[in-house]
Amino acid sequence: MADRRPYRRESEERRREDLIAAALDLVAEGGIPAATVRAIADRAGVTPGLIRHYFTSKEDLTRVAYHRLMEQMIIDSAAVLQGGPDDAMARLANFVVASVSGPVADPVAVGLWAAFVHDVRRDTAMRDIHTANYLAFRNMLQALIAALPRSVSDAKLRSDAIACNGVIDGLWLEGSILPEAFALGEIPAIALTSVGAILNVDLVAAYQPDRTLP
Amino acid sequence: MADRRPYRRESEERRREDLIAAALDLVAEGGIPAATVRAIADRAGVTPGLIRHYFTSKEDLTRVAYHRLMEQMIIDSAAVLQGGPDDAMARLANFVVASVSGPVADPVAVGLWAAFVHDVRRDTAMRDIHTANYLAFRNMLQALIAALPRSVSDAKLRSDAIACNGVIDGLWLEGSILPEAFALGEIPAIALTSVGAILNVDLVAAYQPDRTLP
DNA sequence: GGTTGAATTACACAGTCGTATAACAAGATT
DNA sequence: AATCTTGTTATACGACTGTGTAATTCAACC
Repeated sequence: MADRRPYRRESEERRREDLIAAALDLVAEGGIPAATVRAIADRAGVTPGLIRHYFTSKEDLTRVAYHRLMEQMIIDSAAVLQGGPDDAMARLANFVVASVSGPVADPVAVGLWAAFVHDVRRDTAMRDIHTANYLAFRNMLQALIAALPRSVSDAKLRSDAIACNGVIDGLWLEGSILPEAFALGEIPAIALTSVGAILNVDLVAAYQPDRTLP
Repeated sequence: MADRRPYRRESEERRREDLIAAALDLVAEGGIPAATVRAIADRAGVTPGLIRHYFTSKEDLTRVAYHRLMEQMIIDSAAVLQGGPDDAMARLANFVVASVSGPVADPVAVGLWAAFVHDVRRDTAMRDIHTANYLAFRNMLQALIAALPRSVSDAKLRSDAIACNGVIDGLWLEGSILPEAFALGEIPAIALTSVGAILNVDLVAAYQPDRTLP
């Protein structure tokens, strides 16, 4: 008889985390079709059966993985705000640049995000996850816009946030899918200019790159 | 013996067209995984083997289908320009609105588009198709911007086109994925305002909805 | 109106899919 | 050190995947 594969018992959290990471890895590399239970288990260093021990179904794992992905993207965008300048204009400018630069703007991240779009439209639970995270991002942006030294109505503030979010998303998308179609730094520069034009402020001048990094 | 399924011989063009349409249909409904050779054949009213008679592989069919999809989206956007007003501002305004409204901005179309993003990143042939169509759209937009009564440098023209394309793409995306998150007509209005702000022209005033329709 | 060529169907094949269930073994408890 | 719990592996199952090949039948041609 062939001997059984040796194994270590791990905490539930650790195992779930590993499986989620493996699933996202595979989706990024080969799209949804590549994330099979066997491939995921293999990547996570376990056997396929274990997935059903931590997730009620593959669909369940998919939802959790998507949630994790969205969560991480927001965290990455927000990270630039911590320890940055106090000036409202500078904060917005830094946020805009961060949202269309790495690690947020990354071919892998976009591929990952796109892979789930269909499920978002089809599955209610997935759509709820998407809506919550989309609004979280937009509200973060809206708060930064509201802090600017200008006075506008609430309705205008909402429109501005949607518009700026649109530019950012669009540039994020194009810059990530076709990075070779743009010069280095071109997308962030355009993002600053156009968001500034929409809000009628000079964001280019306000931009203060992080000087604590080399 | 069970009798053989009766069939009609069709032109090559017709059969290829039917198979492409069936494939896109299925991807729209159930994502890439749903577009199996059997499902496609069934939807097109033929047997699976026929697919391999018209396409060298399933991958081949996928590429052709993606090409067709992109082609159609550009045609839909450009359609608004024909028979429209002569005024450059009005033409641009109409184009912008059309690009973020139906049938271009449609949940199904976005799901379809997103389903192919991963392949675009991975497959050279797919990326070529994407690049060509992305640039075709952007150049169309750039030509409309260039016709405006204002004088800017070529570099600025390029930046403006990328920025406007970004807003349009971003709003197209958000409005299509989460249509219920926006009021009726909100996205087109925001698109006109923000593209106008970027180009420093009043597009809202210039917008002339098609009066030949009810 | 047979004959012929090609469009179409039918079938087979080896893999892979997600899932269900039973056997095992690692580590805590006693 | 013996026992118990349960995390983990192993294996089986039916359905489905893309593809290759042979058999058929339509429609055009002479």
